[in-house]
Amino acid sequence: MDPARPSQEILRTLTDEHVLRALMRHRLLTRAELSTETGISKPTAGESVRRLTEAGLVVDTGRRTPGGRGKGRVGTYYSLAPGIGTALAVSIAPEGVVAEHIDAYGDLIARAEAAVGRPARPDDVAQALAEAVDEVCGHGFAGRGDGSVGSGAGAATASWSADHAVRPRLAVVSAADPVDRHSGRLLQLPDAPFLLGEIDPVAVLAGRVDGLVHVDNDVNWAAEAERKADPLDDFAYVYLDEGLGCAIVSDGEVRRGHHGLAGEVAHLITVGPGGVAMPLIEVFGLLGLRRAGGATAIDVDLLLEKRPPEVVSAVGGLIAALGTLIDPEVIVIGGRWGIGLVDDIAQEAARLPRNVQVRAAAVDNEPSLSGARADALDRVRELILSR
Amino acid sequence: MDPARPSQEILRTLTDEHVLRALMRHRLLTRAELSTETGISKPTAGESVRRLTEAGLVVDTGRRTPGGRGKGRVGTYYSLAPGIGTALAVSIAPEGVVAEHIDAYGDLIARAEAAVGRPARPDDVAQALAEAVDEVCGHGFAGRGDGSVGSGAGAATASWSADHAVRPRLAVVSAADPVDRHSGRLLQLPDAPFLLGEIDPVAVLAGRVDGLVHVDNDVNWAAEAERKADPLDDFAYVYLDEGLGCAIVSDGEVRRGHHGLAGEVAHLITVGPGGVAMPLIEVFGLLGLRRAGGATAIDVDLLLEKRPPEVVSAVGGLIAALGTLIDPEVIVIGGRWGIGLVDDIAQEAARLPRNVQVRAAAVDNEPSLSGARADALDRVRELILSR
DNA sequence: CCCTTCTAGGCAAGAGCCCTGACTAGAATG
DNA sequence: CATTCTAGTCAGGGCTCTTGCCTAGAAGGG
Repeated sequence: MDPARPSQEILRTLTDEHVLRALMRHRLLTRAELSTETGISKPTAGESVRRLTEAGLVVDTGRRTPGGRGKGRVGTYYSLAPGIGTALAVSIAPEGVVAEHIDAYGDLIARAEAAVGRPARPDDVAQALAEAVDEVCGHGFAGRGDGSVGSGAGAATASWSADHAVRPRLAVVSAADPVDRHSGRLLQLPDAPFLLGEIDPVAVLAGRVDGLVHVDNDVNWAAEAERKADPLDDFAYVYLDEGLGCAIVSDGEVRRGHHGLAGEVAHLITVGPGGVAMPLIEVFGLLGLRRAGGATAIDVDLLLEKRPPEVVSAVGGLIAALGTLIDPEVIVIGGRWGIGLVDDIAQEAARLPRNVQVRAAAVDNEPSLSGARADALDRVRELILSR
Repeated sequence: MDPARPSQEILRTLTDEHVLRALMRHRLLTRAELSTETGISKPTAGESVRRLTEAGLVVDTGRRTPGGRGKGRVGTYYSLAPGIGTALAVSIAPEGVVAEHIDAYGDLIARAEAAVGRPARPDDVAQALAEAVDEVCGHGFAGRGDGSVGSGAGAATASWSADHAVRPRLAVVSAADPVDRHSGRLLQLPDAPFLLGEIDPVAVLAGRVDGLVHVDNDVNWAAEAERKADPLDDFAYVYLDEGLGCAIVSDGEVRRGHHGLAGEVAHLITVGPGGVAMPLIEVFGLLGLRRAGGATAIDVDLLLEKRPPEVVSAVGGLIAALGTLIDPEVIVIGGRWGIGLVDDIAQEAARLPRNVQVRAAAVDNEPSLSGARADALDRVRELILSR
């Protein structure tokens, strides 16, 4: 039975959801405003507020002079209850760990960064992760808690400053390595650079978060962020940096594949030097562009200095494969050397039998973390609405 | 506002949907059975039946002795009204056109086939399409109309045999060429075999169908059929016949890409003879496996006779690309020479750095038409429920 | 042949949710 | 202090669903 059985409870739930959603958008509303905002009648909206207040999801804040509204009785303003739920957005990369703690409005409660030595050792990474998250949840530090923007919400958010720890209701983690879709663990793929090592973010965070921990590859989150900036339904995000990554968005959603390894393009067959068919990652080895030592990461500085045409045509093979298999509206290029070579790549793409548009990524400020943050916000809100 | 505003109408609509859905599943039900089947109380179910009967969506059939149920009062059986809506499923291939007319139960009302000469000329194809559809809609022929299976539904379906034409509420078309997602037109891609030519199924069917005409590539429909047989969420369906095709299923849906050309793999870069990188379709040209004449179709018989290893490794490149970009749970192989070489292909796939499972398609009886039919059924039902 | 038994369907009563319209509360304005 | 205007509540009514009981109507047993 797909849709739920009809019952009056459904209507009540729907009403409450509308009210909560309106409060998420506008932070502070009177019953009357709620009524016009949601299209629900005044008595019904009022009743819903009563229910939600009783359940502890909504609180009566101070009242407010109606400002420019002139005469009339003053309304009481309601907002989401302070303890209604927060979420964690975390980015794990070779450069370090960033953790952000956000509330149901998407406001930043706290942010912490923890550096990691190069090359990143898995244990160090896991420890940095734990530290950043602990700091951001108010352990050790008294939470600053005044990160909320917007005016008038003071009364509601003041109690965030309480100096005891807050447990987020979920965490969304971005990791700069392939992620197993089911376990959330980081995976070493054959021949691919393994930047962070075998760490298990779910295990680290399970004790620090009340609900689920969602882990995914950083490029997938970057694509999510890109989609917020430019809401295309079908595109590919090619990330060219120390590692090679690619996110695929079809019909408006990031598609992760069965194991979560969609877009792990290291050994896609492409055109190598001399027109020989070979896996993409081997091109960099052949051209001497991989970093020395055990790490198999690409040497970005060297690559940007030499700008070898062989690299561009190898990427052209990837673009062609994406064009034929995915049929994206555009292909977005990100990553340090990707952005550096984006014009050459676009030129190469224009020569393909099926023309594919190529452009640089629009989001350049912490794209992965932005995507994870947006997802974390969606998920807490969903969690709040669903009960 | 994502969910609808709460209102009593929602509940009533929900109830009616439940009742209709139950009747779609069981064809013949009494009010009492409807009540237990849907979980809705007897008076409410009865009221819904009254509404739906009045609206002409449900009819009172004869009654029936309760068979083995022994004593008790006899109930009156209800079913969907005969004229509630039908759908067309059509397959257009170089071998000919097949049209099927189905009702809301998924039963076949009529089926017609129309041959097309080889090579297929676009005008002939369009005419065959028109003829098959007209026949199946009861024009010219008096509809046989007795295709319905199941017992006891006689009274309800008898009026199908009326010999005047019935207009389907929608059509779903499978075409053996790339299809533009927005216009539904068949597209000639550079270097790819163009089997049917520039025909426009939407234009041909628009006057013969009351609602929308949905056109898609035959391989996508075959994948849909495969999914009904083995409901995997992530797989790829590689079709190797006169033309090369590929369908991509991610998160339980066929993904078509921006223009509808996802999986048109003719010029994916792969390993050609001598290890040279080249577009997939060129491999066949180089090996002399394309048919003579204007048509650039692959000569399947010749290929099956020679079974060149170069073809197998070229397909291996495709498998590798799918594995890396899509990350399917399995790759399903269909098409005449695909099935013929499936073991060789599986062996080749096992040698890839990321092991991908390969198997032959499970559905081998008109896979594209099956997929289109299933979709047509889903869509009429949706149409019926949504009002 | 009549009475019992059993099930389909309908009726009545009641509860819950939402709406409209009118009323009360309370503040600013002149 | 009277007016004006808006927030919030109250009363009434309509609709939908549910439970429980009753009637209709057929089969089976004495």
